[in-house]
Amino acid sequence: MTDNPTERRTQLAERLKEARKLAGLSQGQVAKLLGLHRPSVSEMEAGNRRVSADELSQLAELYDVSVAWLMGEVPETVDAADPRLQLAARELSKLKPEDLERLLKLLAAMRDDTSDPKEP
Amino acid sequence: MTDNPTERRTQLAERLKEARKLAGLSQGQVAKLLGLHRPSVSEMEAGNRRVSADELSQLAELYDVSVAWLMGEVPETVDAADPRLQLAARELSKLKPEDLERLLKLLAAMRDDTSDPKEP
DNA sequence: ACGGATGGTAAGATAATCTTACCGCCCTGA
DNA sequence: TCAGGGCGGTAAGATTATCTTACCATCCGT
Repeated sequence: MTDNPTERRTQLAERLKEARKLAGLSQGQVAKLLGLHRPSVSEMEAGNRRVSADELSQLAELYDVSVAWLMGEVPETVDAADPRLQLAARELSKLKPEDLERLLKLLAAMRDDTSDPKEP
Repeated sequence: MTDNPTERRTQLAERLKEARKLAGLSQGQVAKLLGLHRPSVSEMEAGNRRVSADELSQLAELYDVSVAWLMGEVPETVDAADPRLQLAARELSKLKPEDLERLLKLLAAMRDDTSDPKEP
């Protein structure tokens, strides 16, 4: 299972280390660039220290990788399975951002209203 | 500047709140599902508490959005990479066929109506 | 108005991180 | 050979953030 918390932290740690080396940086350089102390970087890569969202974002930028890759998120484009979804997504992509926002809110409302009575 | 640390935290906070509501969940439900206390969720959405990588990942999964969108990462491919599109598409898939039909017509109408004057 | 659900916030207890320091390893040059 | 420097891992007390419980206000549906 990939959503085990411990496994997740371990994978992030490994990828942080891998990405840093690929970027040709030392822990000390990273620490200085992010305004941290070197042990903090070391512990991040050992999986013994949490990585905050801010730090994650800065690290991804610094290492020139995506946050998604660091986290082991599957690339996952829109589900190719259902053709209706493809059609819908195509239509959605033509909308202006604000229209999309309104639509999303509408959808959420529809789902809440029309759900069957047994739903907790 | 989008990589200002304070702005980043604020944007994440806003998106967490937005995504949660779009997912139709209360702070209490989220807290229970993630094994947190409700105030923690509240502070996350207020930008007063850091969000760890683990939590970020779990929240993204729970809300059916990508981590990248939560963090405000610029979409690399403007294509189907927009998590809002994925979310919307997923929502659409829950609709009954006839409702989807009507919605698609509505989308087309929105697209035509709200276009700027130069549009043919 | 009541009861229940929701969300914001406070304060002390708790757990995490920070900071400094020391350690060993691997180079490289004197 | 061995001093010097860079690198990375780890320990321990100081510091800071988070947790936990609690109280409050607001909004609904009854």
